Amino acid sequence: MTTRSLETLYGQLLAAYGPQGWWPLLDHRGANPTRSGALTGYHPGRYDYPRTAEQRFEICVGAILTQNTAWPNVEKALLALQRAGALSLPGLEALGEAELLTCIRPSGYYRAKARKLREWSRFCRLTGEATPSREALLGVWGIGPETADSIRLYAYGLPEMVVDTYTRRVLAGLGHLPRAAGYDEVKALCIRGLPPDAMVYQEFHALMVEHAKRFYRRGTPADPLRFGDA
DNA sequence: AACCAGGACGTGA
DNA sequence: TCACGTCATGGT
Repeated sequence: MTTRSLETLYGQLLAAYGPQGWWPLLDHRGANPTRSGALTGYHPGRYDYPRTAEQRFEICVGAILTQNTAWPNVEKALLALQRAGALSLPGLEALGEAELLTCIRPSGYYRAKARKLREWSRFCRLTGEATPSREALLGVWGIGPETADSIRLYAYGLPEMVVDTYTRRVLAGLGHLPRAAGYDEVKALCIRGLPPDAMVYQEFHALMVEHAKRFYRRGTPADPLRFGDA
C-alpha cells in the first residue's frame, strides 16, 4: 500500500487539472442559459460563492437532484426549474406539483426527488437563515450523509469533507482504503490527511471526481498515480 | 444495447 | 448493523 499522503495526492491532482470551480451554478455571471450543455457555471479559483440566497438554494437543489445521477441530467432539470422561476424557496413552494414533476423528470427518480425537494423547502422555511447542522440536515427525509456534507461544504462554505463513490473508487485504487469502508470511515481518512480548510475540501472532492472520470471508468487506462512514486 | 451516473430509503435477516 | 431491492431518465 502506497504511503503517499493525501496532501501530496491533492497537490498532484491540482497541478494536473487545476482548480475545478465547484459547485457549478447556472447564473453565477448573470448568464441566463436556455439550453443544457452550456456548463458555464464553474468558477475556477473563486471561493466566494454562493453570493446570494438564490444561489445557495440552487446548490442545495442540485445536491439533491444529483443523487446517483449524471450532472448533465441534473442541469436539464435545473434549467427547467430556473425557467419556471422555481430556483428559490418561495419560487419552489409556489410551483405546482405537476410542473415540479415535469421540470425535474430529466434528473431521474423524479417522483422521489419531488418529495425530497418539498421536504427540503419545508426545512428551509422552518430554519430560515440559520446555518444547518449536519444532524439537522440528516433529519430531513431525502438527505443522507453525502448530500448533507455537500450542502454544508458548497452551499455554506463550511469545512465539511464530502465523500462520494468517485472518491472511494480513487482511494481504493490507490491503496488508501484498507477494506470496504463505510462513509464515515472514508471521511475520517480524508480529514486526517488534509488541512481543515473549506477551499481545500472543495477542490479535493472536485478533483477526485475529475480524476475518477478519467481513470476509473470501465475501458479507461490505469491510474498513472497508482504506480511510480511511493 | 447493456451499463451506469457526483445516493437514500425501506425492508428483512 | 448490513445486504439487497427500489426509485428512473439519459448518455455512452
